[in-house]
Formats: sequence, structure tokens, C-alpha cells
Amino acid sequence: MDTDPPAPSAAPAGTPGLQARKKLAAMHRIQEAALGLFEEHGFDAVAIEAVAAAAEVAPRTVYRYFGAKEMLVIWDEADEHASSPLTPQFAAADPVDALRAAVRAGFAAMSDADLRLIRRRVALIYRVPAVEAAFTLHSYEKSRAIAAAVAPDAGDRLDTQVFVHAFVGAFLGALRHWHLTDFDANPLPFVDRALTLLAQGFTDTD
Amino acid sequence: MDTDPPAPSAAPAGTPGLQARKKLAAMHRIQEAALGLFEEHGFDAVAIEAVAAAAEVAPRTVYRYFGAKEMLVIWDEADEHASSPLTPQFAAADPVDALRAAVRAGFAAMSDADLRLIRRRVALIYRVPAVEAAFTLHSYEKSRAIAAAVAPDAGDRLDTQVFVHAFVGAFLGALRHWHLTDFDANPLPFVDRALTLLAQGFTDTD
DNA sequence: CTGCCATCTGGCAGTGACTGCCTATAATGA
DNA sequence: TCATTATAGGCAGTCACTGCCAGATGGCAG
Repeated sequence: MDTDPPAPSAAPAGTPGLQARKKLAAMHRIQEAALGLFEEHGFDAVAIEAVAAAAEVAPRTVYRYFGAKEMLVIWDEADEHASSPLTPQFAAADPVDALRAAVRAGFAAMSDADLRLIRRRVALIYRVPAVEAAFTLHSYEKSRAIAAAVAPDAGDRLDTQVFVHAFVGAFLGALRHWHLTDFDANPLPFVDRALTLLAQGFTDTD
Repeated sequence: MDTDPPAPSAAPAGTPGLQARKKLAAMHRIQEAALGLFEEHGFDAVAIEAVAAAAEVAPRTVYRYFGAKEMLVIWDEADEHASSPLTPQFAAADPVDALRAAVRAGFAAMSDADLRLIRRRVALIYRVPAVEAAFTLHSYEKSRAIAAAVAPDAGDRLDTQVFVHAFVGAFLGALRHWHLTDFDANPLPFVDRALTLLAQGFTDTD
């Protein structure tokens, strides 16, 4: 019963599959509806039922796709596929520069529409504490997963833990500053500077 | 209820008051009951109702005191009073060393019983993602509040944001490492080393 | 000691997030 | 085209959390 995973489709990765396409389209529709409603009425005032109705799916489906209400804001399609173009570089002598390159690459692959969407999501993330909490943990876990994939044996080491967490912290600090300054400028320099601070250390700062 | 001598006759003006004392005692009783039940049955399997019953209070009271279920784990009495002995030092040339001193002072003021309690709480924090998320946000907010109190005008600056978040990240990394190594050693050296890494920067690390 | 006032605890009822189970339906592979 | 399998939707239930009201309790002036 459970020992029967006959690989319904070993996923040659070339074909997205029709079902998968419909699901992804529905997720986009649902997230778009959710963001609009959250922006207008506030996160807490909008029930999942309303989101489902606006996106023309069943509430059960929203839960199946996103798992939790906060994920309606946090979910990023890019997280689905792109595991990391950074994997090989991470082990390099200078992990900060590797991350910098990865972040740059991520931003470069981003359209204007993508950036607009991110702005809306970040605004909501920092407007709703529950969402911010979930997003922070989400970031930690993504970061830990990358670290574990690159250096499986060093995962528990103190240096690794501190670096991973400090990196996420610096990144979130940059994101938060971007939000606090009303998304005026391009966020990339912020992240860049955050990483530089991390690399140089805080001995003389402030 | 039990051995609680009211006798507030010779009480100086600075006394917390009898009601406040009863409340604090109840909070300790509730947290103790909660931790025990969570450790035995798992966080999700224990309803607030059960915690309330074990602590001999009404469920409504648990919510009134702790606000959210995760706070039953996160709440730390020390947070109530001690705002920060670090306030004056923070603005010094070397903020990392100021924090190091503050952390040391915090640990020094800690009894063995305190440390045991913290171990239990940290174990639960990292066993339950929802609690970890809440604790992380809680840490961020505490850190931001300190920063805002010390340097009200620099709060939104990128450097401040990055430093505050990276500091919390490093601290949480040390805490997590302590947990991953089964709380074997004294945690202070971990935090110490985390702060050193933060101060020196990560250019050559790993 | 006593009665009055402020505050607090507890019970009640309601909202809404989230889950397990089952059925209808749509996609996939032969 | 047909059999198989994955998937969306509906139903019912649990539980975290909140506002509201009544009863109890501590604090205090007379």
C-alpha cells in the first residue's frame, strides 16, 4: 500500500505536465486574489473562504496548495524550481562573495513584474507580524537546506550555524530597510552592502 | 491557595503588590505545567484546556496571561523587569563588545535552575517550528527595541538594520548549535564565539 | 472592621484556521 | 478508447483565540 511508488512519471523535467500547469496557474490566481484582498482589508480581516471565492476555487484547495494562510504571501514561484545556482560556489574560500554572486544572479533573472510582486509581498510581510515570523523561519530553513546540501558534514558546526543565521539576518535587515524607505531605490545595493558589512565584520561600525 | 502569606503590612513602596505576585506565581505554575505536557505529548497534541486544567486555572486566564500558545514556551520572566544594563554601553565604539558584556552579565545573573529551565524551553523551541518562528520574531523585536532606545535616530539606517538582524542571527545560531550538541557544554562560549565571528567578519571563514 | 470601588478570573458563545475522510472528476498511460 | 491514478471539492470536526458579561477578590477610605 505504501511501498508502491511506481514513479508515476519519473519527471524528465522537460515536460511541466498539464496537471502541474493548471495547478501553478491556480496558485498564481489564488495568490493574486489573496494579495489584493489583504492589501484592501488587512490580513486578519480576510478569511480563506473569501480568497477561495475570489480565485474561484474551493477553500480546501487553498489549504492543499499553500498549507497555511501566511504562505499566500510568502510563496514565491522561483523557490519551486531553482534549487540553487550557488551550490558549487558555496564551498569556495569566500562564501560571502559566492552568496553575493548568487543574489545578483537572482535579481538579474527578475522581470519588472516580478519585482513589483515582491514589493507587494514584502510590504505585507512587514505589516503583519504573523507573516513576518513565518517568512523569517522560511528564510532560515531555506538557508539551512542550502548549507546542508553544500556541506553536509559541517551542518551542525557552530561556525556554520552562526554564518547561516547571520547571513539570513543581514539579508532580512536589508529587506527591511528597503521596506522602511518605501521601496524607493533598487534593493540590490542594499543586499550588497549588507553582505559587505557581514564580510568585513562589525568591529568599527556605527 | 497554598502557602501564600498575605501579610503585606511592612511592605515598602517598591513592592510589586500582592495581586502582581499571585499573577506571577500563576504564570510560573502555568508555564511549568505547559512545558511538562508539551515534553510528554508534543506541543500540538496538548490543548490549552489541558494546560489550564493542569495548572488549575481557567483557559481564558491562560490566554489573558500569555496571549498565544507559543508564548507558554517563549515567555521568560527576566524579560519582564530587566530592560537592559547595556543601554549606555551600546553607543560605544565597539557595539559587539558591548553586547558581549551584556550577554555575559545576563548569564552571570542566572541560577542553575534558570539554566535548566532555559534548556527545556530551547529544546521545545527547536522541536516545534511554530514556536521557533515566534521566538525568532520575538528576538528580532526585542533587539530592535533596544536599538531604538539607544539610537532613536539611527533605527531605520541600513547599517543599523543589518547589524541588529545579524546579531540576532548569530545569537540564534549559537543557541541552535547548543541545542544540536544536546546542551552538553556551557552555552556562553558559543555565544562568545558567535559574537567574535560577527565582529571579525566572514571573509575567510569555513 | 466595614462597605465601596477598581480590577481580575472564569464561563459562554462565536469566529475562523486547519485537517481527515470520502466522492466525483479530470488527467495519464497503455 | 478504456483502465488507472492523481486531484479538486464537500463535509464534519478540532482547537486556537476573542469579546462580553457576571461573579469574586484585592485595595482602600471611612
